[in-house]
Amino acid sequence: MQLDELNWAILEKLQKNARRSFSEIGREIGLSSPAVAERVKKMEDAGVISGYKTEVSYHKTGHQLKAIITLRAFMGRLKPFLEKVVEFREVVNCYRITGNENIIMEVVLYDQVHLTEFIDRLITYGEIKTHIILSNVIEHAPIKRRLG
Amino acid sequence: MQLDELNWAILEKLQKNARRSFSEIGREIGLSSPAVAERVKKMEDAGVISGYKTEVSYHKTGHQLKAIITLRAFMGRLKPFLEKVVEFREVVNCYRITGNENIIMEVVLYDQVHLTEFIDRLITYGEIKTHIILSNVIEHAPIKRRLG
DNA sequence: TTAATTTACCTTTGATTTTAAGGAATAATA
DNA sequence: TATTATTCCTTAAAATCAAAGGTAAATTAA
Repeated sequence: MQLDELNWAILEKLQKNARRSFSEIGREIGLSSPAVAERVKKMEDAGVISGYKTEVSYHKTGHQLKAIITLRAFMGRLKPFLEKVVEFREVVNCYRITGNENIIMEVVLYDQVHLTEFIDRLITYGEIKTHIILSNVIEHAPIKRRLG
Repeated sequence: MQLDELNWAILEKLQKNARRSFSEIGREIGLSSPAVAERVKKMEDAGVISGYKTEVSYHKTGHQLKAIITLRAFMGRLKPFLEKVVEFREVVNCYRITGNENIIMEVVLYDQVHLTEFIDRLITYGEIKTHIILSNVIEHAPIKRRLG
């Protein structure tokens, strides 16, 4: 579907705060709330908007560690991994990627004991590399419209 | 702050859909809507809930590529990078990490020309590695309570 | 132990928002 | 040109939210 200036304005506001009301957004961009609601509905139906998510601070839930883990799967072990990974409660993101590694994951862990235990579960599937996340430079920035 | 069963139930629902109404959530977990609102407010104030984000399909916005790029900064180039990266519209996530690389980024790009142009902007800061994302195995899964 | 305080939740109420319907103006299509 | 779609409006009903005041249970202090 085509995204005009108004749709981009709506997307920008909703990406920053998914709970903004349609009335408030409408007031800011010069539309009535039903008009905003209709546009949002269409973007949902078209798959432009794929969901609304609440960000939870892993640190405040008692998780001390967040890590990026890559996996280079052993011969014939990628498929078993893909079936199993959906059960891993620690994994918040998991992508298949090109390059030397097949998989990259973002995981949330209670402590180093937990990390160790999690790594032990992974090493049967392939060679892994672990990177502890030290800080967020940019967190969930909105997707932006092309300039010009 | 302490997260009891009810708070976890609220978090679980809001992580899946940030636009659920307090009334609906309340009905499902056996609380009134003001009670849910009060709990959510407290979790916001305590920083447990750090934001509400709308997920936009990069593919539907005309972006053909999503990639993971790591950066191993040259001597004295990390700080300049950290100051500059916030201006890069392509970057949706950026973390400082331990290990051989200093930075890992998630970027959204229009096409391979765009990717090339973006890499050219990065290589002044350090050595980079690019991994194209082929598919999502797990996308923004909720943070879960410890079992037991 | 009792008294005071805090906490969590309730109900009620008024303001706001959402949702649905019907209609007008504009743009696109036949 | 006539028809059809699209976009947005207004209106009104239904739902939700936000604020206030009150209750009961748990916690803390005396």
